[in-house]
Amino acid sequence: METIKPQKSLVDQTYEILLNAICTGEFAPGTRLNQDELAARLNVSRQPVNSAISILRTNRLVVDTGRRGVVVAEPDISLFQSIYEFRSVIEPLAVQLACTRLPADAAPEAEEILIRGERAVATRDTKALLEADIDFHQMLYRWSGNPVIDTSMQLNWHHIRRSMVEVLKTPLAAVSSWAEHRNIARAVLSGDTTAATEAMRHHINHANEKITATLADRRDPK
Amino acid sequence: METIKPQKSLVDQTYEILLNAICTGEFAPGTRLNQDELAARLNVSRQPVNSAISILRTNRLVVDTGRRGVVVAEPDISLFQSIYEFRSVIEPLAVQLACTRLPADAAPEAEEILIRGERAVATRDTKALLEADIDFHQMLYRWSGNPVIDTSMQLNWHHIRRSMVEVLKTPLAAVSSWAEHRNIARAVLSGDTTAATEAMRHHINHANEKITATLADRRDPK
DNA sequence: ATGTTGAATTTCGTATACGAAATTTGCAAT
DNA sequence: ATTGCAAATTTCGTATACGAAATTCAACAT
Repeated sequence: METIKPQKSLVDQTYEILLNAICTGEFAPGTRLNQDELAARLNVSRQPVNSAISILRTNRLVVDTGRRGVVVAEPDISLFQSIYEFRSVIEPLAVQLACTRLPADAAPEAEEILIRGERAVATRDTKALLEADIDFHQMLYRWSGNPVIDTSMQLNWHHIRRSMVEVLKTPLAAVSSWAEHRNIARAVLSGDTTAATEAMRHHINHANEKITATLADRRDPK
Repeated sequence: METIKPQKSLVDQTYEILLNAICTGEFAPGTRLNQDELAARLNVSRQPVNSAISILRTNRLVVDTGRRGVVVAEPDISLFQSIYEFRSVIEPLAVQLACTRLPADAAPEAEEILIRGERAVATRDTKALLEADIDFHQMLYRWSGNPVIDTSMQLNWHHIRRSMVEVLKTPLAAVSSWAEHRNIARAVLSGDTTAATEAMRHHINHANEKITATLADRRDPK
């Protein structure tokens, strides 16, 4: 049976809207978040806006200016590096655990995402490809059965999405290696822990190198 | 030169007080958080209390009841297991990175904490020992230069502290293996990456086994 | 005794109000 | 033109107010 879902509070809705605006780059880094303005724009009072901003602050997506209010945090490249150091051990752990805890309908779920990604590559749809990428990895976190991996990576993906705004302005082929996902999925689904962790390790290092190069090039183009 | 620190907001102060009350077990799992009551007790209005609870909710320290308000989350043993799976790869990563990025005054800082821990063991001061343990590992996160490790583990330590409330009711010797910390510190300070990560891996597995056994025994004593 | 209904109460989410701190503005002095 | 300073304005943090949903409780019916 289903459970009744109480509709989301204005705080949560406000948080999600602001989070999305920050991650898509709609609110550029350094932008000040004016509570009155946001409240008016979202048709709510300042109270939910204020609470949502508190949460954004604890998640480091905005930073205190000390004086008045908060500004959107700068997505610095060193944070991005740190996230990839982090992923380089967490993602292999996720697939390792996933190998031993596969759900029943794992295969079709993976296939749907893989096909979606392949179609995105074919149509040069960068936005859809990023979405498929996120979905693929989050699927593995779920399969791992480890909620700590899931929640910690959740936060990191927000930061990754932010950095990707820059990256995805360059030609798609330069940063995508979607084919690697299929290798990972095959290894996990067949329960081959060693192959799966190795494929994932390779994938993360590969992605990191490509994206870091792109970001560095954007910052300091030759 | 120093920078002027604006005093903490009531929201932050409230959050810290509530967090501490939850982690020390003062607010037992399942306890309902009544906003009016807390506001009165802390001598603030309900507004900061409400915001603080929003943050506690995003950090999974309290859970929505669906109907009215929130209750302190149950510290379930599977979450604890997940944290240790997580630590089993993150802590070795932290020491590996720390080996290559040691700050100048690393040795005396480590020594201070090690001595503090040894004194705590000698005097059977469980609270001080847990504090030294947290400080030791957080020192390594800082040395690792990776803020993602630091923030993600920060959250996990809150959950660990909560579980430790139960664990520390048993004789100290059963769960402590403080001596291992000195081995880790020695390896890190000498820049021996292999030895450091190995010592850390051993330490985490060891701690997990001991604590899990204690928790299981408490739950289902023979 | 048990179940039902609806009024009283509690408690939360959200709106509005208020005071304080910071910033901007305007104007006079150099 | 630049600097100094005070008044006006903005904007935030926090308090208070209000309406709605949930819970409690009591009267009543079975």
